[in-house]
Amino acid sequence: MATMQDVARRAQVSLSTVSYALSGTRPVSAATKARIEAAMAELGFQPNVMARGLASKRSRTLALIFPAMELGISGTVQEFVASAATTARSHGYHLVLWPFPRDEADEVRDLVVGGMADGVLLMEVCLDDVRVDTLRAAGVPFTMIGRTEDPDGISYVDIDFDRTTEEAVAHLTALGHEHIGFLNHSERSREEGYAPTVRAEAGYRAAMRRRGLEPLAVLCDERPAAGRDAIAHLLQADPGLTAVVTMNEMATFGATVELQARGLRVPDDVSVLSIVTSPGVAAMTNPPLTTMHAPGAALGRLGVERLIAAVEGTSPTADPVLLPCLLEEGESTAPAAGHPPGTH
Amino acid sequence: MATMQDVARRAQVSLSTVSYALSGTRPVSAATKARIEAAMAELGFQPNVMARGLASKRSRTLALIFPAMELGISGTVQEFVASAATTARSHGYHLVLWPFPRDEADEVRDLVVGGMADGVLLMEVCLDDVRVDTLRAAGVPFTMIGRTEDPDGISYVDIDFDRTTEEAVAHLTALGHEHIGFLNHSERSREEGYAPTVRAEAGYRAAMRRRGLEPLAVLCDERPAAGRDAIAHLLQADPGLTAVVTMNEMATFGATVELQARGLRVPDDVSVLSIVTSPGVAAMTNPPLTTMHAPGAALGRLGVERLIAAVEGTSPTADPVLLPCLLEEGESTAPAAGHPPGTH
DNA sequence: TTGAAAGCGCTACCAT
DNA sequence: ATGGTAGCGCTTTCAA
Repeated sequence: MATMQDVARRAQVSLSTVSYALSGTRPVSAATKARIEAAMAELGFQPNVMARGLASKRSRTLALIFPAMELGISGTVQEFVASAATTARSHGYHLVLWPFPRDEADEVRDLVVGGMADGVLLMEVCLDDVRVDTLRAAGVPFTMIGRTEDPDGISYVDIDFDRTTEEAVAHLTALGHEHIGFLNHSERSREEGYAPTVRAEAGYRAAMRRRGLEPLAVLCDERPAAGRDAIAHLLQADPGLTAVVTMNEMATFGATVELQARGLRVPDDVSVLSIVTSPGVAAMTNPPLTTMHAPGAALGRLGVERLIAAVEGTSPTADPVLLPCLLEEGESTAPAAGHPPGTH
Repeated sequence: MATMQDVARRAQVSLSTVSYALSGTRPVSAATKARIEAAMAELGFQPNVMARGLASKRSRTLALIFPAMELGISGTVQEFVASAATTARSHGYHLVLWPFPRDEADEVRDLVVGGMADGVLLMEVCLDDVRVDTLRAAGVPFTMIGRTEDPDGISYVDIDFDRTTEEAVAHLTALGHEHIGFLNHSERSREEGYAPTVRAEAGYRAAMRRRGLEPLAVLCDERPAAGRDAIAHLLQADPGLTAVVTMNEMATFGATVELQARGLRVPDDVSVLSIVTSPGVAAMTNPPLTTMHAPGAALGRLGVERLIAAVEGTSPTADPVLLPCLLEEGESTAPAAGHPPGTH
């Protein structure tokens, strides 16, 4: 491979000028720069990442840790990753994914301390996440996607579950619904401290009580078949149910089927609103779902920006961000029976 | 951070001895080694990856490129990644994932040429994949997970679609089925040259014809709702259908539902066999599916081993590997009506 | 079994 | 606007 020295000789300039031309850290005349660029092109020069990293003490790499839970890597994560990668590149960084289970935080720390990455994005943060303590103790710059129970003082971006559930319930009550159920993630996810399971249910309950309505929530495995059972449970607990907020895509597939199997039309008899939803999920059912789309792309961008701020030690402390999911009208929500729009 | 020189001073040995103690490339007396290890522990020494990489001209990093198609990142991919990461580590390598769309092969090449990784694993390889040409031309060591149309001379590991579909059809004919449909991936996937769509259907057709049976295949979007339609199409084309081989998890969810909605019991009236299936999918439906589980973990291990062989230029040319999916009995296949086991 | 030292290919500071 | 050069923290050859 051609080195910077090779480029310098061919362009008849010093090595340092090539370096400066590349980094732009110091003015280089247009003519010289042109010669250098020509030389680089002719030699197929590609700067050596290791040499650059050793000299600058920065890898210009950001690592996204994904524990790959059983919940699977959803479309939201893909949006997130794509956006994070693009944002990182536009700032001169390279985003890589490190597959590490939650209990291997030490390995992550060692890699960063060893210089493989300048900072870390933590996905699927649990309410009580060991990785957070490990990274803090080691002084590794990191940003959480999600947040622990008490995230004060830690850099994070997350979904605003309070606003999301409030708006979900508001959407349905505006349509006249009063018997609104909530189909949550699995019991297992809650036991593992999966934050969305806890926060969304709390938000839903608050939104219901705020309106004097009775909350009715069920936990449900991430399987279509479990979604069918969950609907059965909800209808048994409240035969007058006219709407369901779901935060469990696999279960939602089964839920719509079970409703129809019972002769309940969606949305005429029962409305279904799927929240914290991946792109494309709306079209997966019949009728297409009304959803509240998780802000994956925005979180990716903001998370990377926050991490870079932390890595470069520039901005004092970028404030945390909470973004709600956005309502996208489909065909699975409609006015409650006896409540045509405007009459409530 | 503590450097190797710091460790050397504290252990009262030369820098090079520390290096050799760490790499094991040269004998070091037990006593010295013990002092060195003590010093490393006390200083919390972590070797600098950049310096090591610059000096040795190897990053000891392997990059897995995943284009993240719309098909989503399934459980199979997770098994694959976990296994690949473990295998890499056991060989002293670090596996990272690089999120790059198929058309950004140049970026991948430049990163490897720049020394960010020693070699590349290519996932979701299409029949005609530009990345293959780019990497070959640049002399970048790589191994395909999957294979192009004519993969001769390229290192790869893949699913054996011929054997998998042959065994799927064999399983069903052994149960007395003769009217066996095939529910494939989407038309779009085939247009994109997604190899499994093409190879599996070819294998299915061959397996049917080999038995003098009439093949009946449909392409189907990766959505439960599309799976329902697909079943309708299949039953219309062959009302005598008693079994379906599916290779489309999302569609399979809808397919079982549609069968039941039509009063066809699974497996009493129609058997469903889901092939190239992710772990956990079997339990997602009611009844649990009989599946042929994709060999994700085995492919991960073998792929990494092949790539390392290529990177280290040792073994001449590791032969390609084709592994079939493994049958896992569930409750969605049964003898064809009028064909109790043993009577065929 | 150990030590000394020459790079690896850059960045960034010192010059001019 | 440009050039010279001292490291960055290792690996590895050469010597002992």
